[in-house]
Amino acid sequence: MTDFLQGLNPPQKAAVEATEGPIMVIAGAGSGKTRVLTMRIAYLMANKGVDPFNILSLTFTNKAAREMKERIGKIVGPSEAKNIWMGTFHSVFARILRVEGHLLGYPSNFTIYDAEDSKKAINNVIKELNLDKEIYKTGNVARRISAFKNGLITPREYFNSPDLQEQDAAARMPQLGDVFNAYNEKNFRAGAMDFDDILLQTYTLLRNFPEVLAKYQDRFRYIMVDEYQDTNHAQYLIVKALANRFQNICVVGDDAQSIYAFRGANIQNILNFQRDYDNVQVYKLEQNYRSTKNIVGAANSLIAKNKNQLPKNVFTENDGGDQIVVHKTVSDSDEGAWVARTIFERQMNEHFDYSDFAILYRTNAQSRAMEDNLRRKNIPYRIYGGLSFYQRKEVKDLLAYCRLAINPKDEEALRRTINYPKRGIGDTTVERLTVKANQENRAIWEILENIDFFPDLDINRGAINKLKDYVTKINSYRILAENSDAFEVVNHISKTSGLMRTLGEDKTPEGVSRVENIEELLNSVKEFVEGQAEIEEGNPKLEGFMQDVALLTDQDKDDPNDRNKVSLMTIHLAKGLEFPVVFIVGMEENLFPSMMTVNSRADLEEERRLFYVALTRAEKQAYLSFAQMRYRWGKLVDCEPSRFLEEIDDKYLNQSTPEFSPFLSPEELQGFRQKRPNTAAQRNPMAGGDRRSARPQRNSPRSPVRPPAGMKKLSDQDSVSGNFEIHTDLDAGQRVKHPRFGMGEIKSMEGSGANKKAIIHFENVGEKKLLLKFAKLEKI
DNA sequence: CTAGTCCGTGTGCAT
DNA sequence: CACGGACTAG
Repeated sequence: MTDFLQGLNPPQKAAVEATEGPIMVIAGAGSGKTRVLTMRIAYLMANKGVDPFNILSLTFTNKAAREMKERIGKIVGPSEAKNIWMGTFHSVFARILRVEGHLLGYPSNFTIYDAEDSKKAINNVIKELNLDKEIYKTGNVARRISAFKNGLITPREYFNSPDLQEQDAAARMPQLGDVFNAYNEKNFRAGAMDFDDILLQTYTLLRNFPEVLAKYQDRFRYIMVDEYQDTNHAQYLIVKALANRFQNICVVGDDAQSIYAFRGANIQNILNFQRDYDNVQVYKLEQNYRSTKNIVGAANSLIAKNKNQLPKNVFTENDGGDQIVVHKTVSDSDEGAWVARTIFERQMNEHFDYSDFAILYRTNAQSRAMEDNLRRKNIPYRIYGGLSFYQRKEVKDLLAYCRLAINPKDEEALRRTINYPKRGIGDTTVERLTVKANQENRAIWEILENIDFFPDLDINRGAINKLKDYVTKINSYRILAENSDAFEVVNHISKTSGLMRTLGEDKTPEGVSRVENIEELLNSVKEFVEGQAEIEEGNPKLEGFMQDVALLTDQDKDDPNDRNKVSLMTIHLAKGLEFPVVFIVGMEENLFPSMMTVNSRADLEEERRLFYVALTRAEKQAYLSFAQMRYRWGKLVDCEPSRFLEEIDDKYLNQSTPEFSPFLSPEELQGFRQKRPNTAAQRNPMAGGDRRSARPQRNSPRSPVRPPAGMKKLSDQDSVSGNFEIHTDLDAGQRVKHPRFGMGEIKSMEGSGANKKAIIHFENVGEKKLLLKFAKLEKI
């Protein structure tokens, strides 16, 4: 029964067959990691007779879990595969909390707040505590609270930590602890958990209730964690606790692809795994099956710039492939046009499908220029992420009613719906209810239900009646939800809440699309109900549908209409995916690497890993592009090429951009010459070292892209301008220093004027031909 | 209490 | 630019 293991290479096979004890699999990009995980689970079941109920497999997305189950099902049978505990940390532990959460005082129907709900709740707390919102900025406070929770710091620990309190006092937020505490209490009263609570409360549950811990330790005899490099402290401890009894824990990951530090992931978890567990067996998957030699080589040369990493040697036996194309454009829309044109041409001239292409970017805002141009060329595309379907206002509005039908104490859902569609319940009324709820230490809903018992509320009779109508309506939804299937309920709500009517009045294209979104939601509820009917103990009730709707993402919806489309997504979302042709756009300073990361080595290394992830998505061809100008914050700003372009070894690159001519017109040359004296600040005294302070000011064409020999004309649009030094006084024999290549000696000179090049022998990297216009040389 | 309008501020990735 | 919040007039 092991024939399914054929086709695995030796380390892959070894990792599959090592079933007992702590195991770490370091899996380079494209090294068949998912395959190993899948086979390992199948092997456990088919060869070791392990019961699927005893296997816990934590994946990074629900989609990955689904696909793995499908593949395992093909080997061991689908009904068996269904019983594996497999999913994201959040979905698996939310499921456990539904069962066990009562021990912590949570109802089984607790609501999961998404990021938007959390922010609004925090905002409300800041208002209720009368704090200055200019100082207590919602985003900052939310980030801080999230970091506490991911580090398992509760308000109690916070108030016991002078350090943390001092940090916040220094940030002029001495009451941050109060906000933190009030936010937690508010959510608890509302029967709500935010994303971070799912992990924090799971941890608390396992810590405080040894019998519960024992139960799950006994259940999860074999544990697998994918993307271990992206686990945070809470996840780390939960896994450790669960694995403690049997110690059959297998973590899979790649430290080079750790890109979620910003949400609390701790790369040390993977770096320290061998210290954390006894007798760890380590397997390294280093052969890349995905990409060409060029792409693998380029990615390796890039990631070598990072200091903090586990040693490994990713290689491939695939073809060399084409060089990575580096392309400069005038503007962001130009960049979009170029990408669209390139996709169109390659799709026409070669055998590519549209689904073979992906456009990856650092920020969601960049998708727009791409979309516009793809649409213009009638190229079908699909955008992932951004404002996901479930985050759209109209969808959330309808879901808010559904949430109340399940858990009417859900405060954010109540605030969303209490006066939308308009029913004459204004801010003042809600404000008074809030104050009363806080006084009584109750959810707003509980005040509403008993409104006659609070005559001191000072709400006029008209408003009271409207509130009562609202309560009646929600209660009727709740009763319906108990007795009918999800589709009936949601359909009824959409019609009777007034939502559909309100949306229908808007005849603009946006309004029409909102109605369509509601219809799409209804469709997916219908699908859910039908799907549940096929499952043995399926639950077609609204409760079942709402269970983890907050944890769903766009990726989890598989739309057959989305076949053969170009994929657009952020690099973060592209993790784990692969495409024959990948465009990485916006390769510019302050964009990629992001402006907020350039001041710390750790952040910059994470950006570099992010670029590494982006590059290694490509199977056959990667394109890198950057624009000279780009709209940001509604303004046109000048851009300069990303430092990352320089960090890839030249030999893997093809700087083909015709507009990107190094040659200057006489006028431009004159301009440069006149600015010559301004050099001291320009030249980098820390050559080769830490780049952060060495980053030239805007317009300084510290071009990473040395022009290939034989480049000819100067394009009119090429508006290189700036102030940097051209050494006109160099000659053979001169000792020079280059910021990247280090010390060297000029062997000979070539060309003249702006075209003047020096052939330099560098001590460390050998001979290079550098164009003086671009090379930042320092005479020694 | 609603609806209409102006202002200002930010946008970094996301379960 | 584009959204949310604040302000103002009915």
